[in-house]
Amino acid sequence: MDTIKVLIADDESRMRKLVKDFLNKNGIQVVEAENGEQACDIFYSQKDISLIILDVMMPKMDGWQVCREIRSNSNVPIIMLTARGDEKDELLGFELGVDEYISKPFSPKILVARIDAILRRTGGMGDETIEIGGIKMDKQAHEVYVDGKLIDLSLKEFELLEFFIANKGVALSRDKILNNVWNYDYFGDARTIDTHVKKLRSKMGEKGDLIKTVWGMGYKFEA
Amino acid sequence: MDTIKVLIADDESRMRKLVKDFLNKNGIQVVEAENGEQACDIFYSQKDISLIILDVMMPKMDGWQVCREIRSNSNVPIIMLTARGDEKDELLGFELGVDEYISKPFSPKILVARIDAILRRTGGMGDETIEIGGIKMDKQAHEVYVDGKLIDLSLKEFELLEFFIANKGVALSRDKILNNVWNYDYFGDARTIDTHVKKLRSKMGEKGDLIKTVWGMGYKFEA
DNA sequence: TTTACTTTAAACATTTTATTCACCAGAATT
DNA sequence: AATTCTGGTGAATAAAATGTTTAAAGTAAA
Repeated sequence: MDTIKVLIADDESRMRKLVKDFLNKNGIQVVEAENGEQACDIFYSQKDISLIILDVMMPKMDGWQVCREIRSNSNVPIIMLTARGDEKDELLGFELGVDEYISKPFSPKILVARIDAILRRTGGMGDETIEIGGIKMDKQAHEVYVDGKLIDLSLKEFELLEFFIANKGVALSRDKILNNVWNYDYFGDARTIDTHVKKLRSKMGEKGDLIKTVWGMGYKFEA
Repeated sequence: MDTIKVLIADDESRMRKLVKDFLNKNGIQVVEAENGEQACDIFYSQKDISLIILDVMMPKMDGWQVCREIRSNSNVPIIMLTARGDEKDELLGFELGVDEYISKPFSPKILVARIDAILRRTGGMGDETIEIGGIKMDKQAHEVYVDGKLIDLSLKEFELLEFFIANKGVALSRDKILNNVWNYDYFGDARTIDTHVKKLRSKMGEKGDLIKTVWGMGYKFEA
């Protein structure tokens, strides 16, 4: 994970500063918007926003409007900030594709934890290029190079490798892999993973060894 | 916080689905059981359940029975779902070690909030790195280092050492070890443990001495 | 529809791990 | 000291998990 850029949209400058300072401390870059319209502008002009934090109550466009607008063009993760205890709002939010919901007042620690969780589960920050241990993965082009040579991967193989790389050094159970790479409602054979791992390994040539078997557990990517 | 896995036990599939869908949206993995017996089975066979949600009314074993059974072997957080307003039940529940009590009907939001709160206060799900007496155990990577040197452990050996370390300074009977490291339905020879202890000790080299024999009793890990 | 490809599943081979057992050594008991 | 337990050990066996191959089922493109 490289630098992450987060857009915070809130009309209260105090709140923006609070969030910004804390995120900065955690190595996260922050861009500010003081109303909904500005938030949209910034998001569309800067192409590398990894995540958006939206206050519900804002001038010009409120959080819901911004959310709807951006969702029609992008799947960027969105966190909504709201006053405590409005459940019907929350349901509306999930329908609109809000990823997380944090009610004010919140602790900055929670915010960072949620951001981390979201970025991890949405596979990092989307469109970027990662290079690790001789493996270069260009997510935009959907291409993978091993030692500079392009290899041809199927979709599942690509996603699997992507998940491995995102969790490098972590032993992953088959269940965990299924739940993250496959849809959560997939109830097929976990051994299917083995087949994909085998093909991935062979397509990766020597570098296939980077995918280790963790006996009785699952697999692990190690560079 | 890594991925959290929650077990939901309820005989109504509608209820299970409701909870599952909502938790999934919040990045929480869900495993379902449709009666008490199955809940126990799943909990003991899957070793990484972070929290259990039990309906009181279930076929085979009701929520109280499941709670009692699991509490005799584990401190996993338990949330009990019950019909509104039965106070005497609630008292019983806390005696049995129930962590939270939610009466139906409840809002999904409440459920997630309670889960978050419980996991936060019980210190999450223990995916961490522990270092003690020259033994470093990285649970994420599933690796163990002795005096800085990586040693290769089998799954059982790893789990056994994990249990020893978690109970450092406590003399553990073979029965207790079996009940915690092995599946609850294991009825084999308790001497099996001796074999694993032997291999563990030898793989740990000098540091094998940290696993003491408590004569007529069992074993004890002491740093 | 045909074709090419991907994904999944099933069957079998191989490897690794878990368990049992027999035997020995040392501790506790008499 | 003799006897009886209890734990240590190493080899044999059983069980479990993974690797590999092949084929069927599913998809998307031509």
